[in-house]
Amino acid sequence: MTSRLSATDWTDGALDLLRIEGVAALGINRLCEHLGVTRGSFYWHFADLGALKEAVTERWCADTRTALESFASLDRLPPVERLRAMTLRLLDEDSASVERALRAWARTDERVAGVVAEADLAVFGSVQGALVELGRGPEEARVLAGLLVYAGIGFAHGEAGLPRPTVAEVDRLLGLIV
Amino acid sequence: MTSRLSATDWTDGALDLLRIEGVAALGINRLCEHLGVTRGSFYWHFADLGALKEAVTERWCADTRTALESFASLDRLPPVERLRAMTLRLLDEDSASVERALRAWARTDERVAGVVAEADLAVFGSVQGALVELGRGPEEARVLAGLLVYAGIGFAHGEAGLPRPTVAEVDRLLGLIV
DNA sequence: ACCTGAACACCGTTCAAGT
DNA sequence: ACCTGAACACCGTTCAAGT
Repeated sequence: MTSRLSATDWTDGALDLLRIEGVAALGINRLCEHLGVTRGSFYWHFADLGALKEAVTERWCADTRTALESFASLDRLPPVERLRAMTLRLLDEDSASVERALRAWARTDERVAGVVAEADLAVFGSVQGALVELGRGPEEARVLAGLLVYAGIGFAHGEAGLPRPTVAEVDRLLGLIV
Repeated sequence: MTSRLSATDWTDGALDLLRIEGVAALGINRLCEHLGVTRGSFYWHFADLGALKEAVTERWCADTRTALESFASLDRLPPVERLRAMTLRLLDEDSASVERALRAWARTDERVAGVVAEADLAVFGSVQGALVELGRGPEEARVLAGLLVYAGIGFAHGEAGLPRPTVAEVDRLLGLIV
């Protein structure tokens, strides 16, 4: 029942809208309505719409990094299982719709693009590391990791008319690759 | 020197703007300025902005199909070379910037999304066919083709912070896959 | 410190009127 | 058949004023 809002309330609200109504719905008007506040209030917390998007993206980037670390720190998790966990993460529709939105923003906002690029690089590093542990040479590992991560990005982007892979197919694919 | 414009002139102009100034620049104002005409004129040719985008996307889709057919109809081209040609097509920056724009539109316009999905499916079919010719079982071919095409989409989307593969790396990758 | 409310610029869209 | 020009709605942004 706090009538005053913090920056976190705004990013929370933005994530709500993103999940419920998609990218197109995230405007200042719609968001203010969602938070029960007038438009001008937004500009006390953020310089502009881009700053809000950047803040949302940074939260997603932090989440990504946390997930990567949790996969890596479970040392008993063999590298194949780590790859599997990362891949299956993509299949979760809830987080995928957020990710799609961020990648769409990245196209028109450099700040967002920078944050997304950061997260992609982190994922790439993890995948490459896992492949090296599996006995691939560093060159091979780099090329294959690129293929896998680009595929993940392409899949996350989701506007493809292609069949979405099932869990079984992901396993089959990893079998072919490693 | 025709002072009157046809629908093709508008899609041509849109493609110009897309290549020169990127997605963000393609608005009705900017486009009318580019064509030396006033805003209202646009609406004689198209129902709305989405219709223009759809028309542009349809041209790109036709180009894609033509390219696929030319690869396939060169019967002496062995399947590996066909895969190579399709892959290298992605590295061409000029067409990539257009493709990026279309995929961004697809996110917010269902008509565009439909056309893009069509093109993706056509590419998928070609890749799968090439892999089968190379001796892969139909299941394997499907999964691998999915991986390759999704990777192509991810790459085309281009906002990734990952290193862009070189021609040599594409060859190395195809060597690993086939 | 946080919010309101009015104002402005910009852009997509409509439409009556012109040639 | 194709275009102009004025009008309108909508949205991002600013800012002085409120609590």
